[in-house]
Amino acid sequence: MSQTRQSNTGRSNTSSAILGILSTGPMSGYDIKAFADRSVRPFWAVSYGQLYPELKALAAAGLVAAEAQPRGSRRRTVYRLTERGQAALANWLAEPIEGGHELRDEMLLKLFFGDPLSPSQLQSFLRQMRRRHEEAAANLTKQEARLGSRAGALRLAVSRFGSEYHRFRADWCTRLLAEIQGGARR
Amino acid sequence: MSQTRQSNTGRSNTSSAILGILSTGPMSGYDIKAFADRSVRPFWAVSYGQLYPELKALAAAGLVAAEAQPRGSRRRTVYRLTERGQAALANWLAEPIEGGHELRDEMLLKLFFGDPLSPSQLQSFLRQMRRRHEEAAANLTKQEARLGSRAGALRLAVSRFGSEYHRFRADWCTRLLAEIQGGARR
DNA sequence: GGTACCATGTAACTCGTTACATGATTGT
DNA sequence: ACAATCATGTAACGAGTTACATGGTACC
Repeated sequence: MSQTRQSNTGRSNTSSAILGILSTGPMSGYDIKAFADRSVRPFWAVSYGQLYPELKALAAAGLVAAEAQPRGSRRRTVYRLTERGQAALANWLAEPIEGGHELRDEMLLKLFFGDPLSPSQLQSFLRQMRRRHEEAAANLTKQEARLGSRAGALRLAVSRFGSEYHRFRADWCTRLLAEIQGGARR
Repeated sequence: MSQTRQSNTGRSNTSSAILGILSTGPMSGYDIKAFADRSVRPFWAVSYGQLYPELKALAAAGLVAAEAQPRGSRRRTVYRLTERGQAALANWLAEPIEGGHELRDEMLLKLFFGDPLSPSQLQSFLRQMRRRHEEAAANLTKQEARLGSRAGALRLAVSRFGSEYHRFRADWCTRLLAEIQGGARR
């Protein structure tokens, strides 16, 4: 009993994301949030409401170390990854993903029950979805350009995934639009 | 005060999914769950833990009507969509989706922080992901075939989305595998 | 003096899953 | 007898968001 937890097994992915971010260097909770918003945000959002409690839990588990580093009289706690934290991160990375890919896709849900919609309603719905995905794809493409070649191959690939994914969805909308057009004419 | 809720606005998507399922005909909670598992499951899972309480709430709101229809001495409650329920469903369908598409993608999260992985670990990770998506795509393709032309155009399209989506992800894995191969050789 | 940003936190809430409990019916 | 399936439910938990509260600092 009371076996010390030496891996991150059992912790949430968000907690691992925090460890991952801290593996780039020590920083404050605020910095972690900013880092997350600039990087993993499109596929893994992190909110303060989870971040600060989780940092405390990680510190209690010895995976990160907290150090007070006030700026002037503004309090500030900087966290750094401990060796055990680094091990936990490596551990999490090496673990296979369990359970399959649970989706929650409101667009598909509405379309599945979308028969009662009039053709024009359906059309405007699909056009709206398409526009959103096109915008998202454009934004991510821009972000990739900004990333340039400063980032590692994996980070670039992940970023590319984002724009390609939204492009995929936008194209799917286009195809479905064409299909219902054709069907209506027949 | 005490204004009767005449639309489904403010209710969860799961609640709308239930209304959508009931729009195909009256059925018991058990039947709804079975229906959901056969249809929307890949993009919108429904569990008993939500279903039964939600059915009570929908009945209380007057969107569905409950009728006791025991089979032998086994109790059974059959729900049907009321007119207000039908209106609520139509309403939900017509509402634009608010907020953008929040993803939670463990694969991308791991890859983003995947630099510490050895090339062979990375390779096996990507191959595993690819295999899973290929299997998922194959299953959904089979399901589409079973659906045949009995289903409406929208349902077919949604089902097609599923297999194409998994195919997209599998292909992305393949491309990334090729890329890291090439990079390692250089 | 105001605005934007740095910084940390918590309480309430929503959504959803998991595990359990209970019992009837049907088919082998 | 037994397993599978029909049928309904709840309690505990987990993950995550939102809204709020508080206060310092930098710059115009």
